[in-house]
Amino acid sequence: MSVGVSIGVAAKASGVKVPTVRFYEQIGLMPPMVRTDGNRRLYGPADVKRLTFIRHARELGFEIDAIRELLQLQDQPNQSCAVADDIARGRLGEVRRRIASLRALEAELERMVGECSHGRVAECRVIEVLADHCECRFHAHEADGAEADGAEGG
Amino acid sequence: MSVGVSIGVAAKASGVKVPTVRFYEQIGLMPPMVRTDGNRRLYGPADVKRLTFIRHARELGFEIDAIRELLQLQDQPNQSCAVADDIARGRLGEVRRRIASLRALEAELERMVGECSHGRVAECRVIEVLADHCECRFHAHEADGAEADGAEGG
DNA sequence: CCTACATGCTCTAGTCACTAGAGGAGCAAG
DNA sequence: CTTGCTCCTCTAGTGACTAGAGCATGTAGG
Repeated sequence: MSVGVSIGVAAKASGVKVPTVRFYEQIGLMPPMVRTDGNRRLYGPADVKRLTFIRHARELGFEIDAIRELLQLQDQPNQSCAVADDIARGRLGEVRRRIASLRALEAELERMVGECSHGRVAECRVIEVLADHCECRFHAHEADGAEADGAEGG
Repeated sequence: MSVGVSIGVAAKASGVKVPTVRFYEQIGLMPPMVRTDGNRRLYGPADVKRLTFIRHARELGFEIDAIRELLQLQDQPNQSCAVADDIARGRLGEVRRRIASLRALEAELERMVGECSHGRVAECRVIEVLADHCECRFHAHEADGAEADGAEGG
């Protein structure tokens, strides 16, 4: 009977890094793990699945709190999934906004790179375009809400 | 003769928030500002333009260090712009990777929302899709390099 | 001139989601 | 028994801000 695997194996299986797995336990996204005699965490298949769930959710752009909600839904499956659906819908809207911004951004960078004649900076549009507001065709920030400002997340 | 404007005015004109303007000075992205008798920062048109430049670059997804390089290029315009071009090119590649990931993500979320029948969580694919690797059609993380893993960045 | 009140200043600490490193313990192979 | 890997806890650092305390300054109205 398999009692469980080590954190390293669970990490590899789920695609989450070892320190991040511990971090998830620390912030309560993963439950406190069963330990061996030697104080090492043991992960069962359900735990690995949960980690995989978290990784996917993160890759899909869900924030930790949203994932927490989803996990709570999963832990008590007799609730309506309206909440989960709402979260997914909200995420979908944000993803679409981000794609739109990035497309404008892509066009801008293409233009910048295309127009750069590899001469001196004085004639290089890479600088000019970013310095001069009126030349910038990327105005997503004016259309976007506050939420989408960090294409980077910060 | 206009000696300059206050930080609030410069912030409004450039679209950068006041604390962020001070932060940029603190990390050396903006030079130490001239002060009034009452120790308040004074911003000239060139400073506002620089702030605008920084904001645009940030919105385009440039990291602070990349912006620092670009600003150094701008400060000494007799250099080749090959470096700036490289930065823009690298950014363009990353933007395209991000767009690809987000498109896959969009499709996944559309499917998730579309298949959710608003019943109980047990039948809700929003949970299942994220928990079960083999059902997930979003495998951008396997194709992407290490750089793109954080669709979110930091 | 006096009073509000907005705006400015510095400094510290908090945010998010990790990531890195110190310093030590456990464990399997040779 | 030693080597070398993985694991443990704990603290501190990252990036790019953001928030708040506590005080100074500037301005408009009365």
